[in-house]
Amino acid sequence: MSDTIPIVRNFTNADMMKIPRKVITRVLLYIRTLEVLAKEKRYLVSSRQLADITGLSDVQIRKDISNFRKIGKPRIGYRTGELKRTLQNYLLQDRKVRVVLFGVGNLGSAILRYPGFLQNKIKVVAAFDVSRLKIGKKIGGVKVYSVDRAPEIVKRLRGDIGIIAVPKESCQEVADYMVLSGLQKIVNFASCPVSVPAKVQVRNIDFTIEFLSLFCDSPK
Amino acid sequence: MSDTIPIVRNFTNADMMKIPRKVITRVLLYIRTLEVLAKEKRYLVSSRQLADITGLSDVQIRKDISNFRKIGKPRIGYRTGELKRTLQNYLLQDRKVRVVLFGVGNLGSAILRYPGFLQNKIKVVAAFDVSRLKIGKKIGGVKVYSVDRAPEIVKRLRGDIGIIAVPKESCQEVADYMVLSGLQKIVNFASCPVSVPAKVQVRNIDFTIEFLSLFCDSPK
DNA sequence: AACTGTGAAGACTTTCACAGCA
DNA sequence: TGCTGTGAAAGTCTTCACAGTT
Repeated sequence: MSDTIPIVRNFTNADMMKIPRKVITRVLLYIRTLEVLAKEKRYLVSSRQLADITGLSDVQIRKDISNFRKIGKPRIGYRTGELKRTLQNYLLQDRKVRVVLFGVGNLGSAILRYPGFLQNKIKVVAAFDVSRLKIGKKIGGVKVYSVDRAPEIVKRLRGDIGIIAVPKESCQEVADYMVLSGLQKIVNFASCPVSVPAKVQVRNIDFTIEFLSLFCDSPK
Repeated sequence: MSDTIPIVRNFTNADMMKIPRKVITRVLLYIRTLEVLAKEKRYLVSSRQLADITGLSDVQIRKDISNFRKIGKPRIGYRTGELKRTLQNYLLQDRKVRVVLFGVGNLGSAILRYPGFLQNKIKVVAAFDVSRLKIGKKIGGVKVYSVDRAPEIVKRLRGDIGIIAVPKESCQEVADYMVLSGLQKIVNFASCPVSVPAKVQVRNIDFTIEFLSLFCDSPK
């Protein structure tokens, strides 16, 4: 019993003071880093060490962590396993995130085969395409359906997030299918903005913009 | 002559007041959007209309644009072509960005075939891998070299940005090769932080974190 | 009336400085 | 020559309110 980590239950994101997206993103990075440390059998870590690995500042890391619970030990640091479990519990409550993919082209196939998901919290539960050649196939263990079956299948499989990985010409059409399917969160890899009802959150990832913004950003 | 757009020359990013990365990213989105509008033969656009398409606020758009030059017409808006050329000229000075790719797996191949680059400012000039099966091949018109030739080839082809698209087990090794090759800007798609000298800028894109942060982010 | 451009206010984020302790 | 947690200060980014233009 003495080793058990207390798990906080009856507690959802909605209950707690809204945590900014920026903080969430950093905390997920801490979890990633803690996984690596655990694999290296490092059981203690200080905010300074996390800072060195992630490139952030140690104070910021302590502030971020203290959003959740105060579990650091002065003079010692954090226990990696305990810290990882605590952060994960607050953000994810051991839920799996169920993703549905629209568009099984080059990028879509790469996402289906993406190894980072396997051991993690993300599961692609269905893929959709318009091509006869792809419908019915399984790629990376995920079945490909005709896109017009999306509303039925997404609801049945309880998809949380939809991914747009189609050419920009059809991305608005696909976004409309997603809204129809009841998806409230969309990651859009097409290089084109989509318009959706206000309640639907969209995260755009445009490789062109990512590369160019790094290129244009002169340091300091 | 009356139609000519004055081009500001003798002017580089380094000369002007540093423009924050956030602004750069938004301005690139405006350029993207203006391209679409131009294709639809819409020659005038107001900040309000850009706001509706991009989901940003109209004031922010006007502020961003006024970082560069004051070219809006009260009561009318902006001329799409002129605005696009102005923004592009300030950010890119019609340079092409020369990208080198490390890792020709699923994601790497998808990047080599990414259609968004073709008509744009980005050119992948070389790819590297360790696999005998891939070295010497051409994918998406880009030649694949053995990774140990990177320092020589990156310098010869004057690569601006390096992309890490290898499994996380080898990402630090690849990052070291990149530094050795003189690359100062890195986009890292591996789900693992890399450590590099301070002068090297790294932009991490971890699909797992992108998806989870959207999932955990409860709106408003 | 319909738009741009902007100083100032407000909101948000990071860093500083230090109390207190496995 | 440790380390966490935190109130306050500093810094950054966004929005407000409105002057100016056609």
